Amino acid sequence: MNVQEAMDLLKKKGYKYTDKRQDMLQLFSEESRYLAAKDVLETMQKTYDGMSFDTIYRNLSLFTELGILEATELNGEKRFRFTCAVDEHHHHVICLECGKTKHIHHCPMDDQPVQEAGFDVIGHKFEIYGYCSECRKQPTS
Amino acid sequence: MNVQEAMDLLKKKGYKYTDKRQDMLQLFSEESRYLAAKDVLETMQKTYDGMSFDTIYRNLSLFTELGILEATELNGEKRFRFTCAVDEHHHHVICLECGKTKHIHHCPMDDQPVQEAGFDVIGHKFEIYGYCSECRKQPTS
DNA sequence: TTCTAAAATAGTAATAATTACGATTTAATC
DNA sequence: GATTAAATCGTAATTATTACTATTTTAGAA
Repeated sequence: MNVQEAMDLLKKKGYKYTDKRQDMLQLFSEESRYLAAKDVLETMQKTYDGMSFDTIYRNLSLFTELGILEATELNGEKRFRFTCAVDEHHHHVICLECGKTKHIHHCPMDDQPVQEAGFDVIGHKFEIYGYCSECRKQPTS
Repeated sequence: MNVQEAMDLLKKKGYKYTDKRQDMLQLFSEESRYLAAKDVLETMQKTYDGMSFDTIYRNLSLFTELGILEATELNGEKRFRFTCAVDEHHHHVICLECGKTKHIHHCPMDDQPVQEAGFDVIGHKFEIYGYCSECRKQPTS
């Protein structure tokens, strides 16, 4: 996924082209890290003074629906990143400070064939947390 | 961990014995599932009319600090369960409806020795989500 | 171009989960 | 029973998120 592909997808689905959307996508495309809504808002407001956070949230959720962004949840807040084009299915090592990620190319579900008796399995999460070299510090808790 | 051990631990640490704490612990000990604060509040208020949710939250976080409860986050809300006494380290299959769990006795971190270059790893999460036999239904999304 | 309809946005209000705080009550120890 | 620290109540504040209405803008047609 890149900005152009994402804008094309929006167009194809009948959504409109706006500078704000392009800028939001640009922001995500420039870094491989999970951003919180407030990070996006902060950056966007430098360009668009008075930009509404309704717009941010609405677009974040639209992009996620369309598969342009992927979401996770850290410390009670949702975070988003550009959908990785790396491979079919993978997981992430995530920096708890800045949201930066590295890929984990192996999925534990492959080892662990899930015949979890009595459970209809619909999803899973495997995430490794830590601090990247730039944010290296001790956890606050 | 059981209710008695938990109460003993509280006493040892200088915290006080209260019926409400014992009842909260009892509630958790009776089921192996993740409960949200509001679930606990709801149940507790049947016994203690007008019980403050401040008390619920304060105790949930105290119990978690002391290792009596373990916490996770589902759909943006924290959920808690009695710390499993099953084995040293394991993960869960979790019912998204009722929070019921099954153990996964194998940890993916064992296969995946983490020499994640440039990351100080401090934790990880591996959870499988689904619906248990009683709650079986399709996801709403 | 100008016109029109649907979609996007701003600004603000509402919601939901959680945390904080002063006043009162209670448990534990003397 | 008296004392003191801890627990609780009742309520207010906070934080992230979602919802709503009036206005503006985009895309496409005339």
